[in-house]
Amino acid sequence: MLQVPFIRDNKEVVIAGLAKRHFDAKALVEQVIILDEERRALQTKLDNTLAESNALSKDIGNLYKSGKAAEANQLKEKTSVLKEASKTLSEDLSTTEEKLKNLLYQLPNVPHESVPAGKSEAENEEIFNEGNVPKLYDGAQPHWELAKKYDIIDFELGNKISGAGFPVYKGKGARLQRALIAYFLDKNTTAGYTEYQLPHLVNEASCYGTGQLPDKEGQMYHDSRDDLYLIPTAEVPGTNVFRDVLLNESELPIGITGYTPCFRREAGSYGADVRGLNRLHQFDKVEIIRVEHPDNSYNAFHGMIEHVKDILRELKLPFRILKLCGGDTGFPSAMTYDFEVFSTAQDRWLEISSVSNFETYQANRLKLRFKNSEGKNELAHTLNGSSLALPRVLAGILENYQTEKGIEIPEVLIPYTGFSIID
RNA sequence: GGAGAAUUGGCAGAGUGGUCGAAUGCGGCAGUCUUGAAAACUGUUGAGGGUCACACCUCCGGGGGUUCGAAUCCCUCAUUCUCCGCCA
Repeated sequence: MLQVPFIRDNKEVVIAGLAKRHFDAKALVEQVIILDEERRALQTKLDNTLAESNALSKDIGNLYKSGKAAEANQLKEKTSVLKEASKTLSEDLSTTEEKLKNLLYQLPNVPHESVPAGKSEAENEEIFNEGNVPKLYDGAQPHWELAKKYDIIDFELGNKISGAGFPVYKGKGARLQRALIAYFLDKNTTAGYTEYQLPHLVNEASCYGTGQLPDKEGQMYHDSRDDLYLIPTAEVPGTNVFRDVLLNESELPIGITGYTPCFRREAGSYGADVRGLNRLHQFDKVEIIRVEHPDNSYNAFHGMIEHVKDILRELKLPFRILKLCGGDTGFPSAMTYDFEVFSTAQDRWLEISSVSNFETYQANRLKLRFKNSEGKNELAHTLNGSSLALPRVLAGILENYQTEKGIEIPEVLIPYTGFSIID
């Protein structure tokens, strides 16, 4: 979340920045400032009361020691008044703090100054486009038809076992999934990311840490019995590795990568969007996460973009990069680039990666800090990106690599699959 | 699942009612020495709130209680470890 001192000192910047999201922050910001003033006033009152009471306690102790019990007892009566006062004050203080926190939770991150204003995805800027869209043979099919034809993904079976959005990968389909995961992880570790295997269920504190709560409450599967959430992305357990952590500056930057399944309720989705692999309740993803010095985070951000580009080039998939406008940028993110693969047989772009810089927004919630060169504790910047999300990459491969003989396997993947065609 | 022990600063670890935000060691930072580094020595070093800066306040796993006063006593929850049982 945003830092109150920052809001206080940059009120207009915050309001103008959030306006790029079509988020009217004026009232909220003013309330935050008022509540913060109230909070500090209460804090001061409480502190003074406690200081008085502490001083009295010290006196009482000394009086007892020197045998002046009568005087001590007199002072004791005074303390009970102070005690009452401090009790009400601290109750008031915590309700004020609670109110303030709830307001802060409602404020999304301020977009980076270069992020264009805009309301929806229609206003995203295409900033890069590469790769050739293949000319397919007559009778080329969308991936859900191909999946059936070659018996590699069984959507019906998933329906039976779980429900819509839980496909079953079979035979060469399953093997291709495993190959993609291994290939992505290898690419990431070669680029310097440390591989992690992370929990797939996380507690509430972790969801608040990365900003899924309270923003996306209804989007996650929740086990109410143990109060655990199924992760919607490895970002959650991966970034929470660094919750309540104080780093040395020399430890930065840090990069980790991990493969996890991701679980999303996707309430409210419908239509062509959900066809086949386009939108699922359970899918696989390999994620990269970075913790960076604030001075270097945008550098690192562009490094992540290049890294993902490199993978898509190796896979020889036609792709483009969108710089998201304010309205489409995720709640806790300051800047996000989306990667989309062109799915030829569907004749549409499919989002396969999203790279974001959260600046201090997550770190502030996480209490992720480093000791800077002046010896002061400073919030770090966090970033993450998919590298990559599996189902739509798979859809892209199936659709772009289909031939009359079968589906060819991109060359870089053959060492991982052990076969070069699905037929 | 049963029994016992534990949870203290970046880490390790002492501290059983006021003199404790907390010994000591390691680590970090600064300096001396050195051509440089290491070693050694000296100094410094918890976090958050608050203030122009001080003062001051809070924090010894979380929450509650006893007391004029709690790291220290009581209750409760969580977690970790050891032993036993069960088991992939």
